[in-house]
Amino acid sequence: MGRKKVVLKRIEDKSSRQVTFSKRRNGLMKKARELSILCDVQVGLIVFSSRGKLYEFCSGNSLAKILERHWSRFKEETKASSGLSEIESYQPEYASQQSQVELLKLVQQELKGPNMEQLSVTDLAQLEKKLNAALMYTRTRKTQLMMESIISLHEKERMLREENELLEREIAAMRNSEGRTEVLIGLSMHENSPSPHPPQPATLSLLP
Amino acid sequence: MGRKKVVLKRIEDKSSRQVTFSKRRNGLMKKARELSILCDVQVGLIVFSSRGKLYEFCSGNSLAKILERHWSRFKEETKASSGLSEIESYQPEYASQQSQVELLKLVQQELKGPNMEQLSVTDLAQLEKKLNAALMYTRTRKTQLMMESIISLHEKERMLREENELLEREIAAMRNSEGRTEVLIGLSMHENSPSPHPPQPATLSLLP
DNA sequence: AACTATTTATAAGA
DNA sequence: TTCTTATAAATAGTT
Repeated sequence: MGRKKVVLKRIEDKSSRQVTFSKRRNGLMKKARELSILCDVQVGLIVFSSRGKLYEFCSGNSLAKILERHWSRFKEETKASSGLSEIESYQPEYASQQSQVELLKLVQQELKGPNMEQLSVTDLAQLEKKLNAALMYTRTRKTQLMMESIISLHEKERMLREENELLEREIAAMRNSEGRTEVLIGLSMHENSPSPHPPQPATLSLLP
Repeated sequence: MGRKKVVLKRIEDKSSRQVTFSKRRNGLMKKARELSILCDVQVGLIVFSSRGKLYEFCSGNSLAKILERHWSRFKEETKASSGLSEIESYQPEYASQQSQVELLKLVQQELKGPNMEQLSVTDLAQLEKKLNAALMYTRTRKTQLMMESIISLHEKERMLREENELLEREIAAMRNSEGRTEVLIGLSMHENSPSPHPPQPATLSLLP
């Protein structure tokens, strides 16, 4: 959409690449927003400029929610597939079919076995594999739980800020009506409540 | 861009919403891809249909990578806002003196070396050691930063609750004095504010 | 940052 | 769904 047809290739000129980036980024964000509104779906969009600056769009309240859903579908995502194609090819392989509990039992059994000392290299290799699986699972779960914590805390923070603002507005309104009716009673505990919350940069989320 | 100008509002007709969703989703993906290629940036896009189906686009290797960057940025923001100086003093022994960057460079060098194939067992053992150190460091740091996040969020939450309570008391006081002087003006936006926050159990703990 | 000539996306219709 | 087409939107190159 422009004076010339565009060829899908990295724009080499730095300056015009920057300009195009700015324009198209805005366009993309707008379209993401439109999609989410028009079609009533959740959309999350993240863009990293080459200089590391972050831009994001997210429908609804939080990217966290979207990513949570993403997670719940692919809990076991790992970087195991280092060179995968653009479209997804998830393979949650490392946790095999065993539940955490089963895994732990198994591991404990093996470790408590009376003959730990006499295991062959092959046996040990297998044990190593299992322990690795357990470790991986545990780590993943740990990270996941921490992330959930963080997400829910962010959400809490948001709600508290909202409520706070509401209360402040209420107070302002009360003061105002007092003023107009010239009553002017009231215990004001602190006269100064301008904008106690600087515009919080939309913080965020997400894990490996 | 069509026969009529579109109004930014949820399309009520289910059928045409579905059609629009399909079309616009494709368009959005295309544009995301174009942006990432033309401007050489990382783009991650996730769309959840109302029926829970997932669509995603991701430039480069994997969404995980983008989210990792996202996450690390978030960590930095948090770190900056909570102004912790202790971070640097936390020097895990196993990372020796090398900074993370140096460590990465080193590792990359080793991996990209022309003679990766011909390394001796001893060399590989050393490499393994280094990689393990890097891995350990990275993990520890990740957990540490997440914990810091969580702690600072708890703190934020506490302060917000305090402020909130104060405001509520103030409102109560104002209402009270109004009552006594029989003025009773005031916009009360929500009559019900008993104890909106049950004593939150302090969640969470611990690393690495 | 604005301005247009064009290209591109897409709403409605088939 | 898929295709067609008129039109709205986005944007490449220019100022």
